[in-house]
Amino acid sequence: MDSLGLQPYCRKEKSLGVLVSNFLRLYNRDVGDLIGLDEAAGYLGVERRRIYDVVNILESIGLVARRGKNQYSWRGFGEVPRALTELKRQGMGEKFGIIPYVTKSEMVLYEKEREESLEFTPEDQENSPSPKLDSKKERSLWHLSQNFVKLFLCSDDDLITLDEATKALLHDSQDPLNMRTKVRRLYDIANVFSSMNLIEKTHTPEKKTAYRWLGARAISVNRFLTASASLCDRSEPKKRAFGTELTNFNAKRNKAECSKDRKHYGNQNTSSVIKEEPYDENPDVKNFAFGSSTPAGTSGMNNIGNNIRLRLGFIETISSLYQPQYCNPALFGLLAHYKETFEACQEEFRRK
DNA sequence: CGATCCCGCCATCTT
DNA sequence: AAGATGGCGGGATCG
Repeated sequence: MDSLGLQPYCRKEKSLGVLVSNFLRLYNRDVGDLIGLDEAAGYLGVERRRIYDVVNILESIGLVARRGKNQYSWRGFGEVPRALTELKRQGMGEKFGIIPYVTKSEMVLYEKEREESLEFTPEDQENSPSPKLDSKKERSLWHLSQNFVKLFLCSDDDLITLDEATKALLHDSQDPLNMRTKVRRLYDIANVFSSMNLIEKTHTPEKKTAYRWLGARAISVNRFLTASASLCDRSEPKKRAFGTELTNFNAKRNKAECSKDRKHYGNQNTSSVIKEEPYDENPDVKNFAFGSSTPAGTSGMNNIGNNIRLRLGFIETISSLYQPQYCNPALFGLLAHYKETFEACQEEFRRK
């Protein structure tokens, strides 16, 4: 039909980060809303496989929850602090300062299972279902993602290098091959969290790539007052608004040869347009600017306002994570400062 | 070039 | 068996 000239193919536009931004823009509405995998893939113009990546990572933070086959539900940002608290608790519980690879409950289960299996097979090799700790689950994106977050929540330093993170996500093995695989995953996860402004990519003085936890602290005041969008690194000319890009199916990455199959997932055969939407007022409220999307200026004050409000809400709830008995006075002072900032911003916003 | 990390093959788990 | 999930790493892009 329309001759969308083959876009040269820009890897950046296909990134998981952008996808997540769009995903959030699309689903950040009422808690409880269902999210169909095919539906999401269709709307976002990506393969189903990618949706799995997204929901698995978001689920690790409590943003969405699996409801059943092909179905997830939106739990909302209000759920995140709770999830983080739990992660922190878990992380602190095991090996103070060391990253936990297996949760306590998982360990108990494992022990129990092992005992049982021993009773039944006192002899020969262990050909039983799971000889090793169910390494499958242990390597899942969901699990890695949680451990990645624990790393930040349980560390005094909010700056973590790629190396540290990789080793942590990895059991400890230095196997370069295993390492390489793990780093790939780390990049995936980090990109997602970066686009959500949960973390930020930087470098150590020694130039090594590192990530900084933004959860509450580093989200500076300036960032609030100056419409995040404008000061986001790369000032991309056009980032297209959601909805304009539903079909970026073409312009693949130019594999060896292209002729062939094309498994169209969703898109047109998702005949039924989402589900009926009972709620439909004020579509703007759902349009916050996450990450690098959003062309500065377009929607004007509303987006900015909502963006600020959303971030402030996030920061406020996350602040509650820090209980006096768990954190040092200095950090508390900082949080108090943010509290003030929060109030100030709120006032400022109200005046608009 | 080394650092990133998209893409989709295909092993596994569910139905 | 068919469909749903999602590990994994080849190799294209980026800086």
